[in-house]
Amino acid sequence: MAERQGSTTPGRIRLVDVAAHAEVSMKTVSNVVHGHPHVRPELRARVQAAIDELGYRPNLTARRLVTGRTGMLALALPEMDQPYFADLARHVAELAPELGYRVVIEQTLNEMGAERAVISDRENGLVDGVVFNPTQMSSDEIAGLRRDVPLVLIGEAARPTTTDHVMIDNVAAARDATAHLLTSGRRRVAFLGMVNGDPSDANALRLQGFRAAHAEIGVHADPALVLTCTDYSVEAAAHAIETVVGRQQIDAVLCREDRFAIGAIRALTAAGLSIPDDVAVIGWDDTQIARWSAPAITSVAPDKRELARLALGLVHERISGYQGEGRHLIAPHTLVLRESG
Amino acid sequence: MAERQGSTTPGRIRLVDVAAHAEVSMKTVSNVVHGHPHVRPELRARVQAAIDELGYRPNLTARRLVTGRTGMLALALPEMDQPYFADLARHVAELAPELGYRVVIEQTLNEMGAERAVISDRENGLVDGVVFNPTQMSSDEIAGLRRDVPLVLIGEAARPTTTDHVMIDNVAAARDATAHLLTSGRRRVAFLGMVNGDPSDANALRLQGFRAAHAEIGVHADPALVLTCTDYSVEAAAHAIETVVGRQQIDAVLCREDRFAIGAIRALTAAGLSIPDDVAVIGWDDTQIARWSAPAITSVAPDKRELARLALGLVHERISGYQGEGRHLIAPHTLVLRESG
DNA sequence: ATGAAAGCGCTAACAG
DNA sequence: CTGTTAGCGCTTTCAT
Repeated sequence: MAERQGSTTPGRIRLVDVAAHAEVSMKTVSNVVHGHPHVRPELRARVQAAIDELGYRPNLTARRLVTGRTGMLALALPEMDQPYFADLARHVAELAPELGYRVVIEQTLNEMGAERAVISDRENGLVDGVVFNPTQMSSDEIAGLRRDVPLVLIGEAARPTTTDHVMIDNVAAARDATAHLLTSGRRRVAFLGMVNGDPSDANALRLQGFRAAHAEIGVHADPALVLTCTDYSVEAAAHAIETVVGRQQIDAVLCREDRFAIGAIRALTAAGLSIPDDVAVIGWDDTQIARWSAPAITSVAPDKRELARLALGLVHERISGYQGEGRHLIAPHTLVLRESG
Repeated sequence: MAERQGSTTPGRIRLVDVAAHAEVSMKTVSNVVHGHPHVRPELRARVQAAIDELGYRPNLTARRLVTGRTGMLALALPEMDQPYFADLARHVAELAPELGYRVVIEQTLNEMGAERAVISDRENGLVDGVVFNPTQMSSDEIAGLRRDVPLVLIGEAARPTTTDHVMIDNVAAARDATAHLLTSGRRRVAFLGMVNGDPSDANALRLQGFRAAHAEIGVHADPALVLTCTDYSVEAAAHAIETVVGRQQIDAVLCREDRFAIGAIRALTAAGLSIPDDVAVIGWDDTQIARWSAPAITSVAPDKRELARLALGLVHERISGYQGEGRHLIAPHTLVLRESG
């Protein structure tokens, strides 16, 4: 009874209490808790009974202190409510437990400070590894910051060779989408992808694929059809399209995001153009928006689950001791054909 | 030098190392780390220099073991990629740090086992509190399970009086939306809200509001217009509407989710009806889908940020020692008018 | 196969 | 205002 008095916190049954109750040593209780095979059935039963009776639940923090592992991964994303990132988060949250991890969410809100904090945290021992989709930091910055925890980058913003990285093949994806448009007879394809101040190189790659497809199929890629948005909003995308429609003839648009496709469709429809008869529209990311829009949007579909799986695999390997070079993995992509193109 | 040898783990600089380096006691280092005011400036500087020089970062796990607090909250949701939950998660992830917490994601995927695990975990000390949006467990079950950690329920599935709970006023919200339809002249309003096997009572409440509005405005609420879906898909919603359109005259639909509104619009449009001229459609949750759909969908908008803030406040109070009765808080809602109704 | 004891790194109570 | 020290609850050699 004496030992019961001092404690006010709940869950105060300790390993040692179970040991006392079952009249065995702590080690034996620990063995039972961990399903260690070499325990006499009789003892095991006695210990299990004590555990149940007392309602013992191991204290994770104490375990962590001694093992040095937290069993946690940080997932650092700009905004969880953006459909693409929400999808990614779902997959990560769903797959991480298979590798024995829980996931703590770190939302950077596209802020540089928050992104920096992801990499070099002021504290230690929060997580065993980090899966990070940067939007602000450049490759050099990421490579330069000293980090104390295994890190894998996801997405297309930066690729320091020293850091593990998972992405899709942006060149090939853009080439595929553009080729689809071109081979179905489109000749004036706009590229709605540039955004002012975008530090990522994803767009350069996609533009490269866009041009490659034109070259391969023998269609001139008019530079006037490479469109720039002022920001990432539906409105900015719509505005960019409005502007070009007034002065250029276009019959297709390849967008960097499904959201932009929404804006494009809106502007095109407002201009009296019909989708896809007059203008085909292709989005990017294959989010629910694309699926549910009317018309449903044809979209470049990164395999997000695979992206998540590969990223998780890489951090897990690092956590498990892999010390080698930074690895760069490519997740597959497809073009999901829907009504808009 | 001797102490450097044994350690292989990174981040192995300990508080005691800093103390030795700065030639002060551990207590003083601790005081500096915690920004404790009563430290002589000279000492503070010396300690800070040692911290920087050595790259010391406090070990959270050890701190937790002694303080008994993890500074973590679990957010348990069915699926993070559903727009409503993605929105909620964003707000929780954004607001939690203000109260000093990080957020661990727990995805239940609508599985009973996962929901049960949320409440009575086999382990202890992972998080200080839980914010939980159940979809499977009933009130009784939740109330019955012994739990060792402060819990607050969010949403509408269950309301054991013993448990803190945050929700919107479903009756009032449905009444508002229905009244909007009725006062703008609609007379045959369908309620697209029942789903087979839905354990939540949210719909009963909404139906109650739906009927109340009819009664108040003096319009007969035809029971034949209360529609049931076989599941939560766009297709099921579309199917329910197709069926009713064949045999009943309707001029408005109040949907339980924006997704259902998408399905309704699809079916209505396919039937040659125009939105909102022939049929008005109102969705629920005010997700991005509603904003970006064409036509944009008028939607019942729970104040998700407030929902998150209230929930966080409640767990935080419990964690801070509040022991009283279960509290039930109502977050505000509005009706966001868009093109569909 | 089981028991005893030494820490993991930090905080806080208690002295000084 | 600063230093000493005893744990937090668990894992894990090391004996037995």
